[in-house]
Amino acid sequence: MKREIIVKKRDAVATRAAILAAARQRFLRESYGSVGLRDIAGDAKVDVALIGRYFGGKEGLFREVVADEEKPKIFFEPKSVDELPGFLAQLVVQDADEDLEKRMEMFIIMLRSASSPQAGAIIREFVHRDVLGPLTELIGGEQGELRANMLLAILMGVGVLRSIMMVDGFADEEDEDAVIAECAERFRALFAAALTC
Amino acid sequence: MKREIIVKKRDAVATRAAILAAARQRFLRESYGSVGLRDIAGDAKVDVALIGRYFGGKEGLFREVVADEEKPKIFFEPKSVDELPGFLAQLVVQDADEDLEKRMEMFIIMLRSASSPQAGAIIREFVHRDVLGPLTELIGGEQGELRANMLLAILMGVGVLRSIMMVDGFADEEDEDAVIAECAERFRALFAAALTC
DNA sequence: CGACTAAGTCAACAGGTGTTGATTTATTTC
DNA sequence: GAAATAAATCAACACCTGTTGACTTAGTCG
Repeated sequence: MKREIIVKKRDAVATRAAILAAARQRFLRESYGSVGLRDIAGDAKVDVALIGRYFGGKEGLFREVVADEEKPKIFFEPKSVDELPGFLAQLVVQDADEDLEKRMEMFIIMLRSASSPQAGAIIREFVHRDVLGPLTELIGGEQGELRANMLLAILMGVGVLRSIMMVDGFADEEDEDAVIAECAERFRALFAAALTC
Repeated sequence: MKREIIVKKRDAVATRAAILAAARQRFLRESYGSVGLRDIAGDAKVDVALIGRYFGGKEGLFREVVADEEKPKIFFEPKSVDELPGFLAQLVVQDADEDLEKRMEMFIIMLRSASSPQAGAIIREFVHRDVLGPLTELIGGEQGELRANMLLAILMGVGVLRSIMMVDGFADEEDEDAVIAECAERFRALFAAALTC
């Protein structure tokens, strides 16, 4: 007489994944210092001690959140400089598809926790190695680094305004497709401008 | 036989100012949550309890740091849209004069603590009322709000990259004046581009 | 000088933090 | 079914946080 409902089977990889997912959602909305391990454990319906067991500690958990398995291929989809403005504009626009939305979330997570000493080190390492480096290489040329910085600055600035400062002026009407498309086009132009200095 | 050295005279306004200055420096380098009142008190060479006495608590202290007396006139110096790109470019460039540097610091402070629940509310209020509002009004027109957001996004993005993510690609050589001037010119062009969509 | 007030100090609180070890429970393996 | 192993729990640990009240000292004024 087994009860198959409610009872949670013991599955290491499942609970590990649950913790990771809960942590991701928390770090998406608050900063590293503000998020407590007990909050995460509560969301994941799991005992706090398991976090230490599975991730070694808070820092290890955060590192794993940032080092999402599908992270490396996030920003390098565009293979040529010409595709870059359009791609970044898509990334920025609010109502993008789910996949792009998830990529933008990575930026938000980094932005929120970049000022906490421990998390900051992890984030800086990631930004330099996996974002800025490849981007600079893709753009190339003597001004490649400066231009890559400009692009990333716009990207991050939009992220800050929209998700952290709660500024909603990028799609101020109801989500009419026409408005969004126009907004995207303007951002495309802005990114293109940054690339041609 | 008075000793004039070492002995600290009791001066309420002086110690208040010392606490405020120490807090400003701390909040400039770490997030609201990371900064401890005991750290601030230590820097100011003052007992922790005085913070509660003079500012009511941590939140009150932070509010006073953000609401610096010379804050309101920070971002509205340009009287016409034409001056805007040049002014913002100056603000962004690393080696600006001391006054401009201080204005940029305000952005950094806000950026670092925007994700802490309590500090976030204070910051959002300030951004909407004292920065975005006047900026939108100055730009004017139907696209005023979107353009103001774009400008602010670039400004904040640069702040994030340079002071929080520790990216130094904006003035990558030694601080040659020529390089800085060129960098400033490029940013001026970028801001101008954002204004003309 | 002596009283009064403002400024600064001290110590402790109640609550929350991440972390650790021992313990219990469930699942698998022989 | 019994033994072994992995998974999850519990309780407590030091430590640090912001805050508060009682206390002591310095400066001022009559």
